[in-house]
Amino acid sequence: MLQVAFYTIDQKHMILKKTPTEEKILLSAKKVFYQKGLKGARMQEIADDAGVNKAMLHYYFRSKDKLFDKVFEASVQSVTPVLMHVFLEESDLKSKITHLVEMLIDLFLKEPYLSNFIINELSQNPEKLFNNVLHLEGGVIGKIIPLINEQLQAEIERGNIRSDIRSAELIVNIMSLCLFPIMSQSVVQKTLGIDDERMLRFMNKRKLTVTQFILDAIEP
Amino acid sequence: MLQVAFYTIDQKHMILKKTPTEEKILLSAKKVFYQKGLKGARMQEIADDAGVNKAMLHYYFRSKDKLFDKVFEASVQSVTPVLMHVFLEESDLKSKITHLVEMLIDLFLKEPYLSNFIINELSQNPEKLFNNVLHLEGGVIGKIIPLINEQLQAEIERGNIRSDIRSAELIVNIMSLCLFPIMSQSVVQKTLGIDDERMLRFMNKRKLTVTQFILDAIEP
DNA sequence: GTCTATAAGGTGATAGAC
DNA sequence: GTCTATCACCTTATAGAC
Repeated sequence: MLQVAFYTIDQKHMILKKTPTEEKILLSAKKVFYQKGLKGARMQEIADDAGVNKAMLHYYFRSKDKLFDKVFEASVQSVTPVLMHVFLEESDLKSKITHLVEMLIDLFLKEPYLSNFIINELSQNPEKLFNNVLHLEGGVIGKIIPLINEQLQAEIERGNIRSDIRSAELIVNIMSLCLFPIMSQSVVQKTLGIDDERMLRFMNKRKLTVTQFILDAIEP
Repeated sequence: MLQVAFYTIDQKHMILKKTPTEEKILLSAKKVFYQKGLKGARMQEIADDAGVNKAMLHYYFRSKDKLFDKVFEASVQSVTPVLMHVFLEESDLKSKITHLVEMLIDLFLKEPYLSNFIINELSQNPEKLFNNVLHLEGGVIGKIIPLINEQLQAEIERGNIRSDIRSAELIVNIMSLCLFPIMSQSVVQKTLGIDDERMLRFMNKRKLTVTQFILDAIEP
């Protein structure tokens, strides 16, 4: 329900609409760009995967760069609503943390290449952060950290959380613990010497252990 | 001192030796490959950066792939000795954690693209993990986790550490907290809206706060 | 909208003179 | 060892028939 799919708006009926071909191309483009990046991806490979002619890619999206941008925008928009939802929900800080960890691990476990894709692209084009992320949701995203900070200070005053915890740092730590293991999944998996199934269990178990790890770290 | 540089062994004198041109190429190749990856990098750009003719790259390294492999090997070898050194030192677990966090943040802060580079490359070619990492140091690396596990169990029995902490998970968490913020540095920096200098301070301060965060999380 | 054929430009790699 | 010139190939993109 919070998922945002690829779409174009039909000017006449204002209905979400897209041709099957366009949809197939976008799904294949996502698959290939996620794994190989902008430079590594081949238009031919995307066309083959979608089962359409290569010329169709240019007919619908003009150029490789524009197709990539569409995929990138959609990837960002598949994440931000989830984050917003958790950060803005009415609940105490510890519930938010629990919820956020679950959401992050669930979301990025479904799309293992997503975090790498976004981080790599934003590293090479940092200006995209403004166009695609920080301006989203009416700029509300930039106000999340002050908001969390406020809630954190209140909890500190109540004595529920250590006084030396900083909101920016806490958020960075939560993101780190949830995303890094997924970004480096192949490395972790081979280093631990476990198969796909055990790796999935390891990651799913982390929804609990990471939450516990964080709560233990911030409690007085 | 733990740094491992690019080198070739002079057969006659068994001395580390390399021509200035070769060295310049490798340094420039490192710079360009780190930032743009294998597919994004251009041989011409590497040559320009090194101030040598493009043909020289092929004279010394035959192909782009072989040049890339040299850079990748060197990148891995700039990390593993540091990790080994910390993991194998004779000290209690908490000292090791403190030391490891400092080392990781210092090392990867000096080379901000290094972690992204290694993770991305290993994600696309997981078999390189065996050739370049797990086989290193006589395969000792695979024995680190059991070794840490042993030390962890001893500390748990002494009541110094929570009984539900697992060694694999602890190592993954430490790596996450140290590396992810550096991998996503541009995103974090722009989201927090701070300049380069404050970002550097933020990261350096993390050497203390991350250590504290981890120790608080694992204490009973 | 979909296809084939082809243009246009760039990239890794090599031959050969110095 | 170093340079220039050039090849062979690949990739994006487009023109034009259907």
